[in-house]
Amino acid sequence: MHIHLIMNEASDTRFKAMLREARGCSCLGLRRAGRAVSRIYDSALQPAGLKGTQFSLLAVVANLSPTNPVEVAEMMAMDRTTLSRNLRPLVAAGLIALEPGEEDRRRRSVVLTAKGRATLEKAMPLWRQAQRRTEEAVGKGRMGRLREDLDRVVRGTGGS
Amino acid sequence: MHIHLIMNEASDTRFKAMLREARGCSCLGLRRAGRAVSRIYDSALQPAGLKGTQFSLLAVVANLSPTNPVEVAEMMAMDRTTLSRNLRPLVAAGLIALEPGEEDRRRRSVVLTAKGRATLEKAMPLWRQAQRRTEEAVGKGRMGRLREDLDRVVRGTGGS
DNA sequence: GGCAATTAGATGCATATACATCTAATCATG
DNA sequence: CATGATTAGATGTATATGCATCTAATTGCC
Repeated sequence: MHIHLIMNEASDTRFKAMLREARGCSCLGLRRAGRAVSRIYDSALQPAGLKGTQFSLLAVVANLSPTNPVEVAEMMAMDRTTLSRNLRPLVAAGLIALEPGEEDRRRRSVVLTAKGRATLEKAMPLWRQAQRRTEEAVGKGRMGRLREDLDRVVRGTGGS
Repeated sequence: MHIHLIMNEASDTRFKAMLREARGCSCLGLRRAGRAVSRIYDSALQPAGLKGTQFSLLAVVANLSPTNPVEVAEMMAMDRTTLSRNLRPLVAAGLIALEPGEEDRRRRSVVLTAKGRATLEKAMPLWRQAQRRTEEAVGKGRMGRLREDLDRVVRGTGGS
């Protein structure tokens, strides 16, 4: 019994050390910060009817338009099946058009509509506000460095 | 018509500058890196039957146990309604137990079960593997700095 | 003590995320 | 040129995420 107790205490000490180690989880760090910041963007972009991810998705499509889902998914480091569903509300809202592919009939054409462009232009000042608030929260200088590190993470992990 | 064309070109130039600006979106940077890294952790933790977020949630509960949902949600920078649902699969799997609160009957008690502790211990080597892979992808030195910046984001934005 | 304000939790709803899997189209190779 | 392998997209399933809202419990204030 005495030995059993000692063993439990030793086991507990190891377990607690383990939990301390787990606190440094990179995945948690990224997800947690992502949640906190996403709330800022979602809230700021609400008058434009967009969530943060939708704004970025729209901007990426605008950059590449006309393009195809695979290219967009790569740019977003997003699974192609996730993109498939994330396009839905934007297509339903008429901001993006999906057309059958011409050359390769597997690849659909993804294009920004006039309404999509107008929405982006309307959303831009709201986005700038969220961007500024985030920058101020983390510290002006640090945000640029953080952004570089984040991009390095995506490149280093192979993106998708 | 000539003037109209010129105006469109000027408008396009502004629009393109706008899109360039939007590429620096902090929200996109965080979400994109979060997606890429989450895939690594989800895949590595699969033999333990956990996703990355579930591992962290379990570890946070283990750290605080016995605790309550509000405390856990704050630690995760997660909305309390999101936590409510994220606890479900862990409770269903018997890793976490939810009991009615004693002192304040609004606050439920969240405790790590023996099975939950065993699962955490089993998952730990898998988690270390994912953590190591991520560190190598971004560069050893940079990961510590990145993690500090991410925590500063959470603190600076008020967490939840 | 009694009632308004607050807090904790759950749920309806909509979107976000990815894996496994299915179909259609294209490619590669014999 | 025929056929097996690959690629693109969609869908089933499960989890993740947060807002609006509802109920129950507690707190604050008179």
